[in-house]
Amino acid sequence: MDYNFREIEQKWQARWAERQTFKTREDASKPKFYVLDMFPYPSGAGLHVGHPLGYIASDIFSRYKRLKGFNVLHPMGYDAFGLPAEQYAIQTGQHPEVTTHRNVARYREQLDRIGFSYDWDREFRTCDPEYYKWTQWAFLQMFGCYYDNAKGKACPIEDLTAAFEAHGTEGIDAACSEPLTFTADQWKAFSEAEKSKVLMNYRIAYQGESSVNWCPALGTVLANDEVKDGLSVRGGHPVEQKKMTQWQLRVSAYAGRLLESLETLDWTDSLKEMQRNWIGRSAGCEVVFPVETEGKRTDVTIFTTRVDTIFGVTFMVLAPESDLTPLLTTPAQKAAVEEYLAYVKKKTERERIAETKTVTGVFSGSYGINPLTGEKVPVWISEYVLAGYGTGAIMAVPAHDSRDYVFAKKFGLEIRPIIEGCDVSESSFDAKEGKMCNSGFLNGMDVKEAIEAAKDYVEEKGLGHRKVNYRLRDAIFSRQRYWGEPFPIYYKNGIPTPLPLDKLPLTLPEVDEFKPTEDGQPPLARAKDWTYEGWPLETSTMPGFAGSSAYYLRYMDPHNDNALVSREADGYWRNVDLYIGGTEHATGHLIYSRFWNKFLFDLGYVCEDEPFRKLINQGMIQGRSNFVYRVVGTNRFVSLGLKDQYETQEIHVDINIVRNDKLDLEAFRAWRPEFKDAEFILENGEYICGWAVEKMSKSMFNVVNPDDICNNYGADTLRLYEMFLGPLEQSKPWDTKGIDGVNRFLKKVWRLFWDHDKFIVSDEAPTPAELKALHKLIAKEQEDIEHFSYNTTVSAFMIALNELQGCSKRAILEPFLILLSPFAPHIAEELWEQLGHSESIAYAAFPEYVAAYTAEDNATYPVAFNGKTRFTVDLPKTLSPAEVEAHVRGLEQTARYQGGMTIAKVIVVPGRMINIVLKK
RNA sequence: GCCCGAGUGGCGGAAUGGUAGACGCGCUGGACUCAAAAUCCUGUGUCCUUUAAAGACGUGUGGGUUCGAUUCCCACCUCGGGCACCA
Repeated sequence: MDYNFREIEQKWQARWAERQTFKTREDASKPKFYVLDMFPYPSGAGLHVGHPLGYIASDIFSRYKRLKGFNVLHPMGYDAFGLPAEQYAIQTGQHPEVTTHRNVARYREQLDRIGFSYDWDREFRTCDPEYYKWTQWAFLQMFGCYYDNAKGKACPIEDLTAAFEAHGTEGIDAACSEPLTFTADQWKAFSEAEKSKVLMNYRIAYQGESSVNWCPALGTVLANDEVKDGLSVRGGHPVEQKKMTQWQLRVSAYAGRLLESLETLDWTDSLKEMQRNWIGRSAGCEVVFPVETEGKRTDVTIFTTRVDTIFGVTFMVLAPESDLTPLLTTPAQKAAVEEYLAYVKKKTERERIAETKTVTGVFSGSYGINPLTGEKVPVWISEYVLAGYGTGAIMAVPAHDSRDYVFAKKFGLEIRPIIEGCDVSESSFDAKEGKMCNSGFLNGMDVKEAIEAAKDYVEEKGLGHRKVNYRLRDAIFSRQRYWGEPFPIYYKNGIPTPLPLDKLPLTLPEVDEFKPTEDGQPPLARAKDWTYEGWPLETSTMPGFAGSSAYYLRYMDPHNDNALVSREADGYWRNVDLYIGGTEHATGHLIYSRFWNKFLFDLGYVCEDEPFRKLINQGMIQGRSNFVYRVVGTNRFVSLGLKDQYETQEIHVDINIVRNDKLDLEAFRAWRPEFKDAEFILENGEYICGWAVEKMSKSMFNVVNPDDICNNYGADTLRLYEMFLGPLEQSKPWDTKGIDGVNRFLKKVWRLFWDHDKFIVSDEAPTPAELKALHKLIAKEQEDIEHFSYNTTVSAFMIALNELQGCSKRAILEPFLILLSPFAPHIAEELWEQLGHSESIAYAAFPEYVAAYTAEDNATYPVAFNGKTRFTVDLPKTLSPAEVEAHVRGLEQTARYQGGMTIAKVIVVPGRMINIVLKK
C-alpha cells in the first residue's frame, strides 16, 4: 500500500468531525490549557500559504498539550465586521452579510483541509447578533461606569451621582475629560440635560469632542490609515481636520495599570516595549506661570519633565488650538495671530507631521512671569506644541531642549545655558548630566539631583505640583458606517440614554444603500423607523476593534444567552495561556483587549486581570517571485546567466509555470497572448529565472495557495514544511522547492510500516540503539516545543528516522507515531489505526523519556592543545574530571603533541571537551 | 533623530562559552531502468595540492576578555522592525 495522503487526510478529517474528537468540555479532573489564534478577517482573496503559519503552530501546541494530559480549549471564529466588506457592498450593492458569509465559507473550507483540532462547536462571528449582543452589553457597562482614581478601578456612575448629591465635586478623584468644580446645591439645580453633560465628563464610554479626519466627499470620518498625504485612500478626496462629537472609550484612565501589569506578562520584550512607548508615561511637574496681557492676569499651567531647567526659560509657547490662545493675544498682535491660526488650520495632520523640519510660530503679545525668578518672558504660539498633550502650553528652555532651540534660533530668542561647560553654539544640550549653574539655589547640583530638588521646591512654594502624563489617548469609538455593531443608545429629548438590557441585541437595520445620506448622516440614518419608543437611535456604529476586544472570553461559553461568559466557565478557563498572532496588533487590538478585560475584571465579571498570559508573534511568510528578462524592444527572453550581455527588462513571471527556477517554456507562451511567439536564449538548454523575496501578493504572481500544496503533497507535508521553514517568530520567504524533503520524510515513515503491500510491523524487542534514538527524540521534542522551536523538532524527526532506518518494531513505532501526531496528525492517525487502535491518537499519552537510553556509557572527548583539536579519546562518562585529566596526561599521544613544551593546565568539560594548555 | 532585533556555505537554517555549518534543499557521482520518473547509496564551506593525507583560512568589519568566542564586552558598517514635534 502506498502513502495515499489524499485518501488518508479526507478520511480523518471526516472522522474527527463525525466523532467530535476535539469537542471540549470543562473538566475539573484535568488541568486546563487555552490556546488561541488571533481570529482572521475573512477577506475575499482567501488564505495564502502565509496565513496558516500561526494556526499550524498553535495546533501543534494544542495537540501536544492534549498528549500531555491537559484539557485544551482551542477555538476559532471570524472577525467579520469591517471596512472591506462594506466598501465592496457600496460598489456592488451586495449586502455585506452575503459577501461575509461567502468569504467565511471559503476560509472554513481552506482551514478544514489543513486538519486543525479546533472545537468548531464554539465558532462564532463578531457580526452574529447573539455575539454582538455582548459587545453592546459591555458598551453599556462602560457607559454606566466612571473610573475612580482613588480606588484604582471602575465604579458605578450611581456612586458618583450620590457623591455629587452629598458634597458636589469636593473630594472626587475620578478620571475625566476636563476638571469640573461645583457644589451639591449646584448639582441639584442642574437640568437633566446639564446633569447628562456633566456625567459624560466621567463615563468610561462617553460622548466627547475630538479632532478627526473628516472627508466631506465621502461623508465619513476616516481612520489615520485610510488617509494618505491629506487625501482619502479610496477616491483621493481631500480630508480635513474637524472637531466632532464622537463616542469614545476612556482608555487613558487605565494607562497606569496597562503599563504596570505588562511586567506580569510573558510577551516578547520588543512587544512590551512597543506598548510602553504607546502608553508613553512621563513623570514631571505642572507649574503655574502668571501671564500679563494688557494689564490683565491669566494663570497658565505648563507641564515639564525638566523643572530643573526653569532658570533657563527665555520664552513660553502655546498650542495654536489652546483655549488660552485668544485670551493671551494682544490687539496689536491679533491680525498676525489670526493669520497664523488660519495657516495652521488649513494643514492636515499628515502635513503637520511631514513638515516637522520647518519651524513656524507667532508672538502673542503677552509676557509670562517665571514664578521662580520673577523674570518676564514672551509668550509665543506655535504648532510644535500639541494641544492634546500635557496642558497645551510649555516653558521653553532653548539651551536644553532641541525643539525649543530650533525655535529660538529661527526667531532670534535668547538661549541661556544653565549647565556648566556645555556648548550651545551649534545645538542644544539635552542630556541629563552635568552641574547646574546660573540657577539660584540649584547651582552646583548634579542634574538628576536638581530635578528632584526643583520639584520639591515648586511643591513647597505652592507654584505647582508633581504630575504623571501619558501619551495614550482615549479611543474614538464611533464610525459613520453600516457594517458594525449599532450603539444601544437612543436620544430622549436629545439626551443619550441607554437601551434597557433586555432589548439587546439591537440588530442592524436594513438600508436601501450602504452609503452615507446626502446630508452627511451615517448609513443607519437611511433605515426606516430607526427609533426606540419614538426617540431616535444612535446612527453611528462601533469600530472594528469592538468585536475583537472580548472574543476570547466568549469562546469559553459561546452559546450562553444570559451572560458573555458564565462564572463557572470563566473560573475554569480563566484566560488565554498561549496567544499566537502578528505584531501588527501591538498597539491596537492588544491594548484595547487588555483595557476591556481590566474593565470587566473591575466589575467582577471575569476573574483574571490580564487576557493573554503568553504571546507569540509569528513572522510573516514572504513570497518568492520569479523573473524573466526580456531583451529591450524585442520578444526575446534571455536566461539569467546570460542577461548581462544584453540590455534587458525584468518582468514578473507566474511562479506556477516555473519549477526550481527553470521556466516551462510552453506554459510561458500560453500564459499571456503577448508571449505567444516568445523566443528564448537558453543556457545549457534551459531557461533559468531570476528571483527575489517580496511580499506575497497577486500583482507579483507569487501567491502560493495552501489548497494546491494539500493537493500535491498533502496537509501533513504542508504542516511539517511550514514549521521546518525556520524559526516561528522570524519572517522568512516561502520556497516550494524545499518541500520535497519533508514529503520524502513522510513517505519514509510510511515505509517503516509497509513494504509494498505487506504490513511489516513486528513485536520484536527493540535494540538499545533503537531505544536510544527514540528517547533522544522524546527529550528533544519536549524541549523544543516548549520553546516554540518547531523547525529543530522537525529536524529531530528526520535524524531519528535515519537512525531507525528499517526498524519496523511496534515498541518503537507506536511512541514514534505519538510524537509525530501533533505535526502530521493524519498519517499518524492512519498508521495508529492500522496498528490496531480504535481510539484517536490525539488523546494517547505522550511517551515518557527514560534517561538511561539517551546517556552514552562512553563520551568521545576531543582533546585540544592550546585550543586546537588534535585527537579524540573515548572515556567512560562516569569518570570525574580529575580522573579524565590523569588519563589524558598519561597518553602517549599527549607526550607526542607536547613538542618540548610543558603542560600548564588541563581543562576538562565533563562529557564535552578536553583542552591542554601548553607553555614554553 | 530615538528605541529594539538580526548579519553563519549556492539557498532555508543549526549550534548561547567547548570539534562551526546539524537537518533539509540544490548540486556531483553511482545503483536500479531500454529510458524517464520515483527510490536508494556517495560526496558537497573556501584555498593550497594532479589526487589523497596533512595544512591554512573561515560565522558583516576592527579591537578586547578567555586555554578556547558564531556565542560575552567596546566601536563601526549593513539590513529589518517599531516610535517620532509627547515638553
